[in-house]
Amino acid sequence: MALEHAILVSLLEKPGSGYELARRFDRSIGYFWTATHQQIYRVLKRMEGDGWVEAREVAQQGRPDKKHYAVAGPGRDALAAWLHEPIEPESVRHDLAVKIRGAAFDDPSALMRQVERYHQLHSERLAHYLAGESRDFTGPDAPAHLDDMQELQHVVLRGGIAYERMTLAWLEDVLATLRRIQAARAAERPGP
Amino acid sequence: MALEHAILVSLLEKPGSGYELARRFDRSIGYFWTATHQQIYRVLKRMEGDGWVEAREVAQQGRPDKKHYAVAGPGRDALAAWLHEPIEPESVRHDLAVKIRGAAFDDPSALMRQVERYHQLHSERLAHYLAGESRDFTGPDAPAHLDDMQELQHVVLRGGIAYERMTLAWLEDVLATLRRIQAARAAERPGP
DNA sequence: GGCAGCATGTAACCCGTTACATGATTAC
DNA sequence: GTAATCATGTAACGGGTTACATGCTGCC
Repeated sequence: MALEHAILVSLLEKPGSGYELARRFDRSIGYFWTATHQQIYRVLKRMEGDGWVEAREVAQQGRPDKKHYAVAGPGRDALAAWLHEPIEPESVRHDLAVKIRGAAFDDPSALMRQVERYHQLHSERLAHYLAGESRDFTGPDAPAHLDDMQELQHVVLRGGIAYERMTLAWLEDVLATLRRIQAARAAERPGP
Repeated sequence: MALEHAILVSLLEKPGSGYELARRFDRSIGYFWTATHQQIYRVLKRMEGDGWVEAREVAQQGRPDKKHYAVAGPGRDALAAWLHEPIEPESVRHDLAVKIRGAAFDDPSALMRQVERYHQLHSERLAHYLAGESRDFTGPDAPAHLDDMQELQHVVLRGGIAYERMTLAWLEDVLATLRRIQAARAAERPGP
């Protein structure tokens, strides 16, 4: 229920078209808020109707026209009001945890392969985050002084990095546990 | 789209009524999968129609009758099939990250109070997890030998503990960052 | 000739959330 | 008496997901 607010933040950081927003939701913002272009267009239209954003049609050569959106006064107010609301504990849906507990009632080896693949995906994501951190915030090509916006983007990215590191360590714990269970079952099966 | 599977796992761990399931989704399973009683009753009815679970009416004295559910063969098969499917990267929705980046366009002090409260909530959750771990798995009253089901429950709980510790450390980082920004703004406002 | 990228949309479906409803017992 | 717990549901709404649709440009 905060796609509107995610869009407001993104448009405040940098105004742009629905298409551009959709691409950002595949990248930077997408790391902590996913949305498809269908959702974005739908919500953007409603936000325009509510006066939260203002659209300006931009003709382009060699490309279709686009609508360039920027946040309007009421949108800024709505964002401020939302920022002052209490942060609710998020409702989690963690497939993997369900699968792990489900492994007690199935052969663990299939799950182990999935966990290994998942570990690989998260290593890649961590590498991607670290590359982004170096490029934008800490590396030699990063700006010497960061403004507030960049400082806050950086602390969010640090959260993503901490999350990936924690996840990788836990996945190794999970794999070791599954391996132990598998070995114990194998030892029981053929007799002593 | 895996509430069915979460219910299957929970019923395999221990059969019970819809009401009992709803209560588990407030506690142990609820730490990684939330569901309300309305959802559970709706899905349970569908699962019964599909032959995944079997219900047995139980008359009780002094309490309303209840339907006692247990997983049937097709349900076990459905769970096994799901466990063999690849683990998809989860689609995240992290309000707090959006709010933090939004703080660049607002006074950070209101958000700081929210983050402090949020930190408090997570400390409590961590304490709760640690108490549960001691009670069920590592403490003097825990069973000396854990079966597969308990081992897997434990590794999932360790994941929750790692997540809370990581979150607490990050929230402190967030607070420090917001404080720095606030101080810098205050220093600019009244002049040198 | 075909595929990827730019750009915007409609329609249908399912799931999750919220509100409402009932009725009995036990504890304060 | 009144609040909490046990126990099961219906109904309405809104948001997210998936599929479908269009059309032009630039590259291999």
